[in-house]
Amino acid sequence: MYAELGCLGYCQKVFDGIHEPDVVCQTAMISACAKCGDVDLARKMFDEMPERDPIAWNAMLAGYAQCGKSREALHLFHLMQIHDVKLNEVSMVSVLSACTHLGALDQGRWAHVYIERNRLKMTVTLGTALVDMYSKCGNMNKAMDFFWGMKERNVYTWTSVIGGLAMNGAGEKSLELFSLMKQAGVRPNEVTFVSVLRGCCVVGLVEEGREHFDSMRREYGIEPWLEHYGCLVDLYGRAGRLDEALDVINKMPMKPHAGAWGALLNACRMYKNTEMGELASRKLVELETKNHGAYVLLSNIYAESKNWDRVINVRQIMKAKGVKKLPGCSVIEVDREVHEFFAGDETHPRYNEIEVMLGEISRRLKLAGYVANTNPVMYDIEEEEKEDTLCKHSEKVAIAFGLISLKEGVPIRIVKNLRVCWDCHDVTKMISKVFNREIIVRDRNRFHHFKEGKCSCKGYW
DNA sequence: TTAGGGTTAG
Repeated sequence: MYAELGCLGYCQKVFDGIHEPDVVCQTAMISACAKCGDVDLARKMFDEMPERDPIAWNAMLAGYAQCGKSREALHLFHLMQIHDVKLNEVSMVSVLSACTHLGALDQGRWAHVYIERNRLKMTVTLGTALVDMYSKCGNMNKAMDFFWGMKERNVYTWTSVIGGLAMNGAGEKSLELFSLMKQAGVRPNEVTFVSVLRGCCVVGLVEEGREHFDSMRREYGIEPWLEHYGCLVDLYGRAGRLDEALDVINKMPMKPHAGAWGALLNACRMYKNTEMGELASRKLVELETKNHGAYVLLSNIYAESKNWDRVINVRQIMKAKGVKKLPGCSVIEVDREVHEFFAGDETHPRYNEIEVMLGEISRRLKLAGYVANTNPVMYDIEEEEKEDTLCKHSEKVAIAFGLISLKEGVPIRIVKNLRVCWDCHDVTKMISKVFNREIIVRDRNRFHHFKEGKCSCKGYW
């Protein structure tokens, strides 16, 4: 109970009061540590246990999965197999959740086979974890097939597919599923509406989104959260209806959060509204002093209107305040092994071959008429250097690695921690054509399926 | 044990 309240101190006190803690107590303590976010302490206790039953292993596995330590979770899963620990459907939910976060489709598929081969009980929870894994690893068709094959679906299952379709750009389809869900008599909750609103957002269905938003309170008695208001701002903003977006913020019944101002700021960048952009950026910085997005987006707004003095000014402020950007990182799975690349990262053991491939890509793309899209973002370096910097974006390095290490015809799947930049988007489109390769990129927000020179996002950003 | 959340120069 204390663990759920996040009171590790109390847990520790209770635990220390026990003279000879047995496996059950120790396992409870491991779960408690993990729930409170101290997964290292959980592991230490786990390692110090004189004997471990399958429940203890599962507690540790779930601890890693819930803390977002996905690699560690998969590593522990392999250890469990080596130690011949009996795995059940609960273990597999944690394993699948780890695969989902990593975007590790091969390992997820393998887990699916394992579940079937060992005839583990297909609970709604496990089924939902499978649907979520397939959809977030970019195989929406498989997710849908499995979804329709399920005997029972709850609000989590429906919300997962609706959100998955939205992430994959299939907004209309996600709304169709939402009506089927209601027909099936499953009552949507707050999270379901977040997914529905995102579905409207990715295809620009403004009026329909507004209607769903209004129906929350009217038909279900659900009070919208900050997140729903954020989606609404995004919905109006991306459609270019900036005044209405600002109106949503001004009329929110609670204090607008960073998400709302951030959505507006992004819309201001898209539609080049410097004045409102300055307001949004100022508000954002008030809420989160070290928010890099606030500065970067504002600087991009100035850069696009070639207001270099202000660009320099924003960057100086960033420097003075010590605002740092999260490094871009792309992940690709080859032979069930996850490879991680950072921007300009040259540490991979096969980096020499990767560099040759990057050269080859550059040569073949130039032949096909590619010109680097360097202008708006980087103001203070030479053209050639700009191109070089863009060439080293983590997703490009990961794609190059995919090209040298995956068999011809196998789609290249990348998971990125940030949004894909415009240049990488253009380049990936061209690679998909020039190298005749399907490339699927999951960025922090959604999927881009590149094929024959086109992307499934159709320019929605 | 399962569903989401606004953005981004290196």
